[in-house]
Amino acid sequence: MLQKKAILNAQPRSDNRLNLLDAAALRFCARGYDGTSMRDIASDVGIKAGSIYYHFESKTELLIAVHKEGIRRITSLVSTAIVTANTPRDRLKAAMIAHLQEILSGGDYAQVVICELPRIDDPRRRRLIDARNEYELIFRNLIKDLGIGSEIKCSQLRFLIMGAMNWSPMWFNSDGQSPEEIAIGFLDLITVTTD
Amino acid sequence: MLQKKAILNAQPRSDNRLNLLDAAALRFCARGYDGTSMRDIASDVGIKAGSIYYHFESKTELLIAVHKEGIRRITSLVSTAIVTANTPRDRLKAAMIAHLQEILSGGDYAQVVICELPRIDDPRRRRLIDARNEYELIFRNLIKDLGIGSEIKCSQLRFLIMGAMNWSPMWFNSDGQSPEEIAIGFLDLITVTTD
DNA sequence: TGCTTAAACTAACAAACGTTAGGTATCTAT
DNA sequence: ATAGATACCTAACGTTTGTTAGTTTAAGCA
Repeated sequence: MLQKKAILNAQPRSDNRLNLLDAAALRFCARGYDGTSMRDIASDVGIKAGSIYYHFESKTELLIAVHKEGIRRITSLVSTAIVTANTPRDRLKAAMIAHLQEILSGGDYAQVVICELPRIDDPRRRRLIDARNEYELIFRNLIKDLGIGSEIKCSQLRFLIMGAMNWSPMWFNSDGQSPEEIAIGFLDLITVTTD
Repeated sequence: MLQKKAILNAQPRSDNRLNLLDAAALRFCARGYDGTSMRDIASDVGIKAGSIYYHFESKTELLIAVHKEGIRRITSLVSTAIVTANTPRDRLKAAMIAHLQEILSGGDYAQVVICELPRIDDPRRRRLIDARNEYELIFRNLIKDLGIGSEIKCSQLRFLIMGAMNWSPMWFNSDGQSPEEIAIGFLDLITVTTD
């Protein structure tokens, strides 16, 4: 009995907090932050706009929460994907597959991280960019491990790969190639010479 | 005298129509369509919001005008860039350099075309996507001329190149590599085998 | 000098926006 | 039974939004 109470007290947050996060991610992804109103998000979960403020203290904070959750998910997926691979090239390949799977068929959180470029000025939002840059450190290191000499070549390769991947939501069609096939196709087109 | 009048009558449109286009391109590029108000744009050119409607009949029409001008400029630049090159690979290289120059140091019009993804639903906006796809036909043909056999490999290569280029505004720093160097760097990383 | 037109103005409209204050059920713990 | 917290509600607040109607100013043309 006492334990049961303790458990209930440990998770007093209702399901609707998560529902709100999901709805916000979906809306931000489809219409953008500025194109989404609090009333839109609220009506998606069946409550009124004012009630959102019980769970999140502002619209900005809601975006930050979605962004943070998106970073958490994709970081976790990519990190666990690379540990099973042996060679540096296989690790990069595994990371690319995981990254593409998450942003193309993993839901809206990752796309918010990628597409909803936080516009300048707001200091709280600048931390979102920092968080994304920290995530991309994974790829920076994976590419460094390929053994390409030049520092410039490394960053060029990183920009090539990240750009191709992050742009893919623009043209992806779920009837066509799978995220895995896309990742492998990209990697096959790239020359990794040890100059 | 009569000629002079005729000439003046032939261009009755004031400079402010173009100023408005420039200001709108700048604002849409920096803050997005939904993040930009008509009053923002008006104040940039020193007029009041209501006066915009003498030149453009709505905010959407203003976006369409910016988009159309962006397409016009980049199509013109890329088209003229490829005629001076001889081999298929040099033509692709020239197109990539022109494309990157325009979106990285050519002003805001091209970035509006690329980044201000017109959200769904609006039928007038869907034509913007069509216009962009038509522009990208240039690259589709350039890549086809490379002589890669497989149809799939061709589209993979196109997505790789276009993605890397269109993502570049996210990380570009005018103190670093020039658009031309970036284009060449990308192309050097790509294997073009005639399988 | 008058007439016409271009290009702006002022002032307001209705709607939508993010946000807040205060109230109301429902449940748990004492 | 009472107290307190949880999760929502209603109703409004002050702004900002895109847009419109009517008016004014300045320049060109008869």
